[in-house]
Amino acid sequence: MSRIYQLKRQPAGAPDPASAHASIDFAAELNPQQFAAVTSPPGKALVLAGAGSGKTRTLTYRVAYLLENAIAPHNILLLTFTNKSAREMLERVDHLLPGRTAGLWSGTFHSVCNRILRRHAAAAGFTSGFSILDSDDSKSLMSKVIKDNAETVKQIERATGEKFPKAPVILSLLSFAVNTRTPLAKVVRDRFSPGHDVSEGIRKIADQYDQRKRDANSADFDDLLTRTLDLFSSHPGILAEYQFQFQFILVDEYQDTNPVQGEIIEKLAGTHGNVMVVGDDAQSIYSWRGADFANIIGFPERHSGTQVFKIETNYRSTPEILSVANASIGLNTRQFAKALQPACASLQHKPVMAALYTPEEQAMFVAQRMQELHDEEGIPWNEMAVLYRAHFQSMEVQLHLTRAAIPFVVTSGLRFFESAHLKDFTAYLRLIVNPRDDASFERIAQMLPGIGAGTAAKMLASWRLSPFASSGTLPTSFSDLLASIKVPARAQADWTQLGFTLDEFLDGNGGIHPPATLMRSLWEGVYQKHLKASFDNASSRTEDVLQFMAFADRYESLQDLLSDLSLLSGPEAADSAKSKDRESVVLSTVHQAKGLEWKVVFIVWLAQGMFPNLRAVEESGDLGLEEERRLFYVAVTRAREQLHLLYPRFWPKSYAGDPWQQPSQFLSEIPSTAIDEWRIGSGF
DNA sequence: TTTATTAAAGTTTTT
DNA sequence: CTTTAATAAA
Repeated sequence: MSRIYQLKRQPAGAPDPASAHASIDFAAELNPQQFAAVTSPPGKALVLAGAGSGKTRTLTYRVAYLLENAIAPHNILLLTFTNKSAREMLERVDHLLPGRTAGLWSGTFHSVCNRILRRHAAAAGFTSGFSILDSDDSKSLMSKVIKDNAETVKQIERATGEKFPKAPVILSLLSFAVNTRTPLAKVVRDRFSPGHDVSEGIRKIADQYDQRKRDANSADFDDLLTRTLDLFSSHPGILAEYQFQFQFILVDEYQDTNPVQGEIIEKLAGTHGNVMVVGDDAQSIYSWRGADFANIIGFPERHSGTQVFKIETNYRSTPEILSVANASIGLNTRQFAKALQPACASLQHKPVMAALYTPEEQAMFVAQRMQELHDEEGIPWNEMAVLYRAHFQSMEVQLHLTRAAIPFVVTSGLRFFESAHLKDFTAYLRLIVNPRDDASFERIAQMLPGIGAGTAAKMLASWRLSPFASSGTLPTSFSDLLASIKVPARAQADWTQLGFTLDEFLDGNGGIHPPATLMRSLWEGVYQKHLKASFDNASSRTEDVLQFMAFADRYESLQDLLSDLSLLSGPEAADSAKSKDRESVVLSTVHQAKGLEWKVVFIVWLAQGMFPNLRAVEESGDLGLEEERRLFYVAVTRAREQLHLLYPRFWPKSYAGDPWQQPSQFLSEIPSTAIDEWRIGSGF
């Protein structure tokens, strides 16, 4: 039985905000509402911060305030929505208090859980090199399980007369059930098939999927959270360790946390209850991922003694932009009443609304207008953004910006390393760290000529018997290990070569070389050849791999590199991997634009059915519509000075249904006095 | 195992 | 209409 011995520490109780030794003048640098939140005494606190009200500022000053009051950095846990925002916040704290943030834990729920699981891997039922499955990996594993259960599937299809759901559908049902802590059967009934009960079949497949993840020493995104919770329940001593360590917990974007994440906070704060959650119910846009903004609304009821702080001055947008935002969000029925006050002066122009003829013309409008704003008003490219509901809506804009030679970056749907070639390349690395990673082994095998799924599975069977795969001890020679696995004659030469390349990984002291060295061996020994042989656009892919290798240079641990690859989201990874020094216009989904701001914003495709998205509304009715409206609210409040609301009247590519587009109801809901309507003449 | 042919489905957001 | 998935043949 382990025992936690509590050191007597300085009471963290309400320190004097005006204490003489403080080097930051909190009262002068914050408005009274922010100041109250920043200097609040320990305990439960809910900070309701409207869009552009200095939410990040409040949080960073709160961290600085804790540090100023002798709280050690390692006693603070800062949970954020993206790793990028965690990094930015720490940079800002570091600016206030140079060199004082070392040892502070911060990041997304997923990355913090990952960190905990790696430290206590054995207790959590892993080895510390466990692999993280991204959505592609999960999907292919799930497809395999479904294939294994072909009989059951056929039976169910016969009984119900309907198609059995495919892997992505099952995964999303499963994920929703897990994240909301709802029984799978109920989720299946509510969200998939009201007519027939297929939940038993899905349950069976889900269980096998879970087992195969465990066999492969792998975790999907949801596992990172749930298995951390499992670890906490099965090992109270470990939980106590972290409860003791994290004396102060701060949570950003609380409106988008789901029940599992809520449980993690609750567990960690169990003994001391020093939790400050910050969020805005009007910006809750992740309900499809299990987030429920009832969480934020009900926080005070769930935790007696919660202090509530409201921060309602908007420092970002002009009054004209704000009045559009307020008019729209005001139509939602489920929300906290709030009054967002503009602090910025009017610039005497209203947001612009324009109907263009086609998506092409919409894109031309964006490009032309951007060029004008850049040339005539001197607005730099990186102060302009195009926002849209779905990635495909950026296609025409990309085309016309390219044509106009306007530099831009797209926050694509794909993570940087989710492209096939980078996944191929990392499969070798993953297998070294986690020899039980079946998917990586099969991927490697199938890159060899003449080897498909069947042969790969046979090879996997003998791989599993090797001491490396079963015990995890590095072999003294990879070439010997590979030689013991039979391959078809066609693949023999490449297989032998791979063995030699892997031998170069070993540093001769029972360990492996740093990631950068491994990757160079791999690239020169194996992958360069494969890439040239199997992709027609090999040169741009080569570019990616080289960029990736440069990115990996800064890592000393292969494991850390691989974790970061899985957990850093698209734009963050791209930021670090690609050069971002060039000044560019940003193209982004509204979701990914959360927390960002620009001087000039264009929202495109504001057509009924597109934004609000038809499916979102069909799926969850009024609730869905209100979430779409919150999304629109987020989009509008990204703009500081100029806002353009656009939609195409006619969509020639619409193959089903009516190509004529109606303006989004979000446009009709705005009082006409609040906007300038531009009528577009085409210059042809 | 790979490639060719045909049929079907697709139009959301992401750690 | 375009892209992807399933199926058949080489």
